[in-house]
Amino acid sequence: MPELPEVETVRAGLEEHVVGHEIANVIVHRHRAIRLQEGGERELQGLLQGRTIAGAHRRGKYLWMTLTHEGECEDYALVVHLGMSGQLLIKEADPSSHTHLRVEFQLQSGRNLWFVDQRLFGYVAALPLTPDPYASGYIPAMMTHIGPDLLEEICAGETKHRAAVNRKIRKSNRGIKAILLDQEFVSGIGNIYADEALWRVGMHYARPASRLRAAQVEELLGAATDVLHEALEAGGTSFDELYVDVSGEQGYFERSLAAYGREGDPCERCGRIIVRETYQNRSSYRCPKCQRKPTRG
DNA sequence: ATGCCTACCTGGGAGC
DNA sequence: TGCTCCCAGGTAGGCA
Repeated sequence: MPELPEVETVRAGLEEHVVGHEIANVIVHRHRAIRLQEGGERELQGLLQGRTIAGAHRRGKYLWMTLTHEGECEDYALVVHLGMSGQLLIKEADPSSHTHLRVEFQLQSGRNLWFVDQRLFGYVAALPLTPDPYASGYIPAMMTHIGPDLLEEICAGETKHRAAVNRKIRKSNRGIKAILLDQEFVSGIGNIYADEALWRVGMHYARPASRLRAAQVEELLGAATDVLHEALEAGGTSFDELYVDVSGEQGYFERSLAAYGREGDPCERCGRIIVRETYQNRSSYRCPKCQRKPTRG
């Protein structure tokens, strides 16, 4: 499942392989994949064809490519969300098809950029840009509610923003994992890295955020940052010249995960057996000893 | 406002 | 062999 590290790997691949290229043609194979484009395929084509991809950007799990037309910057961008099974693949000219090919961007250079997505939770769309509420520059207007991610400078160390996020978290009565997964607080964390971060600090997923001390929240955010960094380093080495690969499978099985998917395995820290439980309709993995259930009162 | 729940999707695997 | 059911989960939107 693409979380921040996987999406960042894709972004870097886009920067290397498609930035500077002009979009010649856009072919939509599955309408659902462009559902955010109100005017449909025609509108997407009209906004993209003849434009040059000028930059590849990311915040959390959201990707967007800025565009230029005859040297002028467009006030919209090509937004991509990979959902849970999305991939962007770079193919040389005249490739054979793919079962889950949803949108095809044919570049003037002869190269093709493919949006492939089995489960269709992902999407692509050309959407307006707006000033970034958190930093300089512009972001897609549809993602102004998304908080900066832990790898952004604004979140690093003892910034004002980091302190504000810490306070905001402790004002909520929700379970701490729900907050980690909520992209409005800090973006980029999904089910896998949330479980890993919680395991690292020995915290139960249902601990009410309002009952945590600032230092505990800080420790958790630090652990999450470490996990993201480590995964990025592990995943960032594995894509070749032609493919911007975000096969979640490949990625996360290679990574050393201490909690996620480890049901029945002994905890690396204490030896107790990792359990899988349902929390808010999602699987959560934890060590029953290191991550004790919160007590009432 | 806050927080929780469900729908959206598809294919792989288990169970029968 | 082939059917049915369950599961994965990011996010939007609906509801209490």
